[in-house]
Amino acid sequence: MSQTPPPPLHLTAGRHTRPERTEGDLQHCLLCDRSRGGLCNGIDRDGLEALAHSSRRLILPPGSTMVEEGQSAESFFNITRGTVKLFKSLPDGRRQITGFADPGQFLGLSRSGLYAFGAETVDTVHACRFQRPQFEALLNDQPDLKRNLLAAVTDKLAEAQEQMLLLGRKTAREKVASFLLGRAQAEQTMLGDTPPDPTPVAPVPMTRVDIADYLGLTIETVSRTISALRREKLIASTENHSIRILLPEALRQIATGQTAI
Amino acid sequence: MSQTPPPPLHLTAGRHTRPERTEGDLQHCLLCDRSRGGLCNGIDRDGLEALAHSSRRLILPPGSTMVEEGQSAESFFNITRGTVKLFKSLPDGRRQITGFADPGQFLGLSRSGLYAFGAETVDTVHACRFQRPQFEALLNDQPDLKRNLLAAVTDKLAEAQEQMLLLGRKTAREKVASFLLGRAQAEQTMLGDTPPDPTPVAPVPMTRVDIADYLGLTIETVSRTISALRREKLIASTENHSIRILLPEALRQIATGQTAI
DNA sequence: CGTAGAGTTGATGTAATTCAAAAAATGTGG
DNA sequence: CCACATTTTTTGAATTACATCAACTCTACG
Repeated sequence: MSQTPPPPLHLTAGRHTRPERTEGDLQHCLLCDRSRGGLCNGIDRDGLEALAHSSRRLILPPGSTMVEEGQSAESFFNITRGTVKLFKSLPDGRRQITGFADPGQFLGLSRSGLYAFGAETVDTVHACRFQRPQFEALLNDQPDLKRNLLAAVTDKLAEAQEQMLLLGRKTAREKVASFLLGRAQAEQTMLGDTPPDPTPVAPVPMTRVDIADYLGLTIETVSRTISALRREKLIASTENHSIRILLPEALRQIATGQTAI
Repeated sequence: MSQTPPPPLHLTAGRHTRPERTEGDLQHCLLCDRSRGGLCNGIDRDGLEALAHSSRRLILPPGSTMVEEGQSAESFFNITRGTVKLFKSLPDGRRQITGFADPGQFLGLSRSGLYAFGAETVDTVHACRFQRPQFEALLNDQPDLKRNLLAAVTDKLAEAQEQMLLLGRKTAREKVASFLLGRAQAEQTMLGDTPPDPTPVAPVPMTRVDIADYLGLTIETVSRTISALRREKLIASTENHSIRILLPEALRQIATGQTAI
């Protein structure tokens, strides 16, 4: 059909925690039909062109602030590479990470016009930014986009409910097991239809601080718990910030509180 | 324009925790423009007729199951009176209440086709039920409805994020203070544009078990904490399952962790 | 007025935090 | 490429906020 795509134009410094992957020949910026949360499923070529036109590609180094809690919600983002953490904070600095946005996911919706959360890149992140008014216009023009967005937000809400169960009712061990399985699941989802790995890998580009703030624990408890799981040979650390899940079923039992120890 | 509306047709047993209020003369079942989450803001008369036509009024006694986790998501509900609790459970019975749905709010969205949560009435609840296919048709026919629903879900997501901060990072005292303020806020939102009460009332129709499962605490801790706040004259119990907030500003300070004690 | 369910209060236990320090990992400049 | 500085992670000991266990009180309702 066409030649090999040209190499990516923009490159920034910073370690890449995930192997490089070349994009397809379509030059718009959304990783569309690749993930279950894909916002442009079923949108026609013209629609995609319109989307590409009103968005701008961004490449952000690790630790960049994308959104600040309480600020005017001017932008809507779609993540195409890397991981973003979303969080809320208390005045004294205590912080709760409410979720991680991986490729194919969005962030930046707001009801009030102000962001209700902060967002920061975990590693090097590629994203598309839409300006709010233009994005709202797109939503009105493209009923499918609105539909997909509604589905995606519904999904996020279900995830949030699951996380509330974790935060309110699970033990440290159950929390960590759930987290690792969730990361492995996210990786699986991102890769698409590949055969299920008997010992899946959970990408963990975030620090212990981030994990602790996500699970409502301290870094020490996270560290101790991961060490214990490793000692018990349920997981094994691999290179470049990943953890291999050696016994997924056992870990699942732990994550759902179905184990005595 | 018209006479006094006829008295309500259906009545069920069970204490009413909120004074009776007669509906307007429009006979559809959604409490529309009354609350910020109103699903039919801006929908024209014809649209409202269509909505009314594809929904059915329900009156449910306290403790009724509306939705069961894992079951096929056949219905979508809009609450018009009373309070519903939404929750997720672990196999061993531990439970996390992820939210309370008050009048004007919806429940029953699902991405997967299965409910990701359970829902049970706290007190006597009036609701409108839509069958799923019909509701989806309505969504497609009424772009405003889809828009309102997207806004409402976005709101729910922000609420969920706030609750994650509470569950993961707040102390028992901060949790209870936040809960009471949230209930008072919900009441204020439901009442509409009334002058702000200097000592607002938080309706608490739910039991200590429910509060504990909402805050990720035990009933004993909830009880002790409420007693402490009462002893300190920050709150006062009133009749019929309500708590009056005597010092809202002080409680807000506690809720956001800005107090030493 | 008696009983059952809900709520409160007290005594004790413990999972996770806090405080502290060593060990690894990561980055930096010669 | 290797010493050195800095940050991150791990491990250990002591503390604590909340849970658990247990008993008592209140309220609603026949």
